[in-house]
Amino acid sequence: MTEKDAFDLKDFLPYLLNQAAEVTSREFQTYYRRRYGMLRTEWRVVFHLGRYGDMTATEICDRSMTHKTKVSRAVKALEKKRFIKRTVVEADKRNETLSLTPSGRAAFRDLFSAARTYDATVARQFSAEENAVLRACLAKIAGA
Amino acid sequence: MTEKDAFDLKDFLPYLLNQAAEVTSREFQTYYRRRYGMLRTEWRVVFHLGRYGDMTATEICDRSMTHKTKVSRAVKALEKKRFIKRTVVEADKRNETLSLTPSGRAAFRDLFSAARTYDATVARQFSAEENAVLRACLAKIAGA
DNA sequence: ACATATTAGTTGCTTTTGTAACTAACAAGG
DNA sequence: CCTTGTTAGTTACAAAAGCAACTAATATGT
Repeated sequence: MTEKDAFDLKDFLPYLLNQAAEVTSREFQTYYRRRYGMLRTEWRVVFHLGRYGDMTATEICDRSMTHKTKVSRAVKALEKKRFIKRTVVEADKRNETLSLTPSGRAAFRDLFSAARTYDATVARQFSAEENAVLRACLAKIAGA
Repeated sequence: MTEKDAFDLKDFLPYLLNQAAEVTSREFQTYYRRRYGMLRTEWRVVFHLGRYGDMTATEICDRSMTHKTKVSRAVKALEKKRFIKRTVVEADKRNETLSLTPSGRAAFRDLFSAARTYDATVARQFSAEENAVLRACLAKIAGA
């Protein structure tokens, strides 16, 4: 077997990334899913509103690189669960501003802190340098 | 804003991992999808058989941490496309050995080399050390 | 030998995602 | 104004994934 043939699935970045993403997503999911009945996109929407303030669905799409149908459905579900409310923008009635309700804000605070804790748990496995390299590489790949 | 509040979605590992995984998967997908009409799990099955030799569906499940229904459906689809064939194991008729057909083997060779090339393309963005750290971290996260 | 448990793999049903077509509101050029 | 184009967001339909119940073959304890 030549050196070239020693290429394994575990050497293949798309595979590695998917496996790692799946593990962490599955683990963190239990927070927003079990406790608030949220889906991943719903949690992302709540995160954006809680972290950056009121904004429209399109802004969330742009910032989180999520497709608008996913956000549209997440918004609908969050509205039904009374975590967010919408307000049509009078100046341009195509837009609607999304904002967290009090219970949405409470969920955000809880999940935000859970996210920080979970992130720290994963990060604890690595040195500061490793963490920096890992995150920089991921951001670069994701950004491309 | 305190230091604690400076936690961003882009600082959250599950999010970063998902974004990075999505970008690379989407890019590499075009190979197996456009050229062979395969789905991701089908490509993984082909990879396993081509890289490690004949094995059963359960072995593929174990090695690739994939659920058996996904593999079952991938096997069915690959069989219909004549990329693999199954042989019931006489010693234990619950098992069936999967193996590539000649056209399956040809597809594997092509995709294997495309995978190596694509991986190198992503890796080229980083130094040798960065690559080593990235892959080691991902493997550790995925393994946990 | 026989009831019970396990293992391999499949199927049916539900949930989630992707894609494309659609509505409604606005913008811009003539 | 009025046609044409664009933008925000929704919806309908199809593809894919997840989960649980199922069949068939084998193993195990009594």
